Amino acid sequence: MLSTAEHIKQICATFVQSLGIDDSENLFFEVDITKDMTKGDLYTNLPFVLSKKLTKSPIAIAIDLHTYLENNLDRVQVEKVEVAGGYVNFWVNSALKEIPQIITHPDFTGKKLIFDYTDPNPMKEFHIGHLMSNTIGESVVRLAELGGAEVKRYSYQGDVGRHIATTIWGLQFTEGNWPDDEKISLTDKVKYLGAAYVAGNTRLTTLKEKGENSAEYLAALQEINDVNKQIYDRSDAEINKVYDEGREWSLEKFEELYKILGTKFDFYFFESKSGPLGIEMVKAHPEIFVVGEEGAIIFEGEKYGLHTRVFINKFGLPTYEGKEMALIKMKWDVWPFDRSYVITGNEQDTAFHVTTKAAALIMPETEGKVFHIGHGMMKFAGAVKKISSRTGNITAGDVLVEQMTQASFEKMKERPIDEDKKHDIGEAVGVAAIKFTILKQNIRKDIIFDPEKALALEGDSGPYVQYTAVRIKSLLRKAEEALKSGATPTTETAIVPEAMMLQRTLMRFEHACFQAIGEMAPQHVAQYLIELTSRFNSFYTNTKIMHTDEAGKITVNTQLVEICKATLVVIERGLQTLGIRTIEQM
RNA sequence: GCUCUCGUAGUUCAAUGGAUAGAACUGCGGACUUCUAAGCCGUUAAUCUAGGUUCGAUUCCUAGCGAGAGCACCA
Repeated sequence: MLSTAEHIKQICATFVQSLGIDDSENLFFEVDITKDMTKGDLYTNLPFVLSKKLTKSPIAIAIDLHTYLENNLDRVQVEKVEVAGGYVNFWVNSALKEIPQIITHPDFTGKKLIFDYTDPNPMKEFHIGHLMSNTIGESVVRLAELGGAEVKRYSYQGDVGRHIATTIWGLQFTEGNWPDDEKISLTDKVKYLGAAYVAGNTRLTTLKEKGENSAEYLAALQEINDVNKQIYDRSDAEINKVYDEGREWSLEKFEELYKILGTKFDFYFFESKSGPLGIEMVKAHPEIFVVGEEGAIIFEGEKYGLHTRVFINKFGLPTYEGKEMALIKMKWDVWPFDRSYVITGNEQDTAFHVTTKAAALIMPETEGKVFHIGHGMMKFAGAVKKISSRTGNITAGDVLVEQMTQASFEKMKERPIDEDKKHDIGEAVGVAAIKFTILKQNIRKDIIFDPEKALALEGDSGPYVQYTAVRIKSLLRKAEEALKSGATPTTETAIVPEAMMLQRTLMRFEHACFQAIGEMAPQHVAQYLIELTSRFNSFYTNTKIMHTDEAGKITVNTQLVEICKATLVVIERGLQTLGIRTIEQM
C-alpha cells in the first residue's frame, strides 16, 4: 500500500505541474491512510492545498483532479477513485500479497544501531522499571531490525557503587544467614540480596531521622563508604566472597528472566569498568571538566544551554554521569555505530543531554549519534506513587510475571490441554499481557497498571491477540484435516463484507510498521494488531469457513482459508515485533 | 523559582493539521446452542479554560489552571 500511495502522489504531482503553478515544489500535500475505511484506503488533501492558490473551491478542484487521476492512474493498483467533498479517496487493490520481511525505511536500512536497555543492578531486585525498559527496548530493537538496520543489544549493569555497598552493609541487619548453601534456590538467594538492600536503606533512613549530623548517621555513612572502598580495592576477603557470590547469583537470575522475556544480549557492560575509564577520561580533559564545590569535578553544562553535573564526586569516585560518558566510548570501541539508543526512565532525560554533550566534546565522532529514549514510569492504580527499590515498596518484575502466569493458568483450568504444556503457555500469555499493556500506549507517558484488570486477561490486550492467533491455527488444522479426508474445497462464495474489511486491514500492516519504525513507537503496531484481530473476530463469528451439510458432507472455503492464513502471518509478525510469542493453544 | 513532559468518555488508553474524535473496561440490553465464549452484536458517554494562526485545531502558538519529573556529588 505504501508503494501505491507513492504512485498516487507522483501522479498528483504531474497534475499540479499541468496546472502551471510556479512554485509547485513548495506545495505540501499528502496521500495518506484513510482512518474511516468506509471512505476508502487512501485519500489526498491536494484540493484543499490548491484551493487558495487557484482561488477555486476545493470541490471544483477535486472534480478536476478526479478526472485527471481516472485517466492517469495505474488501474491495477487503484481500483476506484472517488470525490468526497474536497477530498479524493482511493480504493486500493487488496489482493493478498506476501508480507515483506523487511520494511525499507530510509533512516534504518543498512544502519548500524546499538541499543542499551533493561540495565538491572546486581544485588538488587529486578523491578518493574527494568521490566518496562526491557519490554520497550526489545520492541524498539526489533522495529529497527524490521526497518532494515543491523542491530546490537546490550545491558549495562551497576556492579559497583553505593547501592552494592549498602546491600553488603545491610547484611548485618538482615534475618537469616548468607544463603550460599547449594540447596537454596537461585530465586531465594536473590530475594535475600534484595532484602539486604532494603534492610540497609531502612536502617540508614531511621538513623537519618535522628538528624543528618547525628553521630550515628554519620558513622553509618562512613561504614558504607568504607565497604564501597573495599569493594573497589578488594582488600577484605569476607567482602570479596559476599560480593563475588552475590554478583554471580544476580546475573544468573537475570539470564533466567531474559530467557522468559525473549531477549538475547550481544554485550554486557559493567560499571566496574566504566567507572575507572570515566575517571581517566575526565582527568585527561581539564579544559572540559573543572573543579567545583568541595573538590568535585564537574561539567559546566550552562555553556551549552544545559546545567552543571558532577562527573567525579568529592571522594574521587565517578558518578553516574562520569560512567555514562565512559560507556559511550566503550560501546564505540567494540562496535562503531551510526546511532546509539539508551532506553531508561524519562527522569534521566536531562542527565543524558549533559553526558552526551560531554562525550561529544571528547569524542567528536559520536556527535549527533547518541540518543536517549526516556519512557514513562509504571504506577499502580490506587496507590499512585513512584516505585522505589530503596524503600522496598516495589513489585519485583519476576513476581509480576509469576502472578500473570498464574492468572493464565486459572483460565486454562477447564481446557483440554496437556498439563505439561500449560506452564509454557501460561508464561507466554502472562508475559504478553504485561508487554502489551506497556507497548499499546505512548511509551513516553506513565502507565497506570491495574493488576486486577490486567489479571482478567480480557479486552484489547496481548492475550486477546494471542487468542485470535490460536483460533486461526486451530481452524487451519481442522480445515487441512478435513481436506485430507476428502472434504470438498470451494471458492464460490461472494466475499462477505467482513472478509473484505479484513483483507483491506491486512494491507495496512506495512504502513503501521513504517510509522512505528520512523517514530520508534511500538504503539502503532500494537494498536494495529488490536484493530486487525478485532476485525478478524467479527469475521470469524459471522462466517462459516467450513460447512457440514445434512448428509455429513464437508465443504471448505479455501478462499477464506487463505485470508485466515494471511491474517495469522501478520499477527505473528506483528507480535514478534513487540517481542511477544504466539502459541498453539490457550 | 527555573526547565521539561503531560491534561481526551465514569476509568485506562488511541488519534497529532483533515472528513461523523476510535477502542477497551464498567453500566444497560442481546445473540448462540456450529471452526476455542480469553469471543461476537447493540447501547449510554469525552478533547481543562480563554485567546490566536488556518479553508480546517484534540493536534500548532500565547496566557492561565491542574498533574508529574528534573534542577551538584543516587542511578
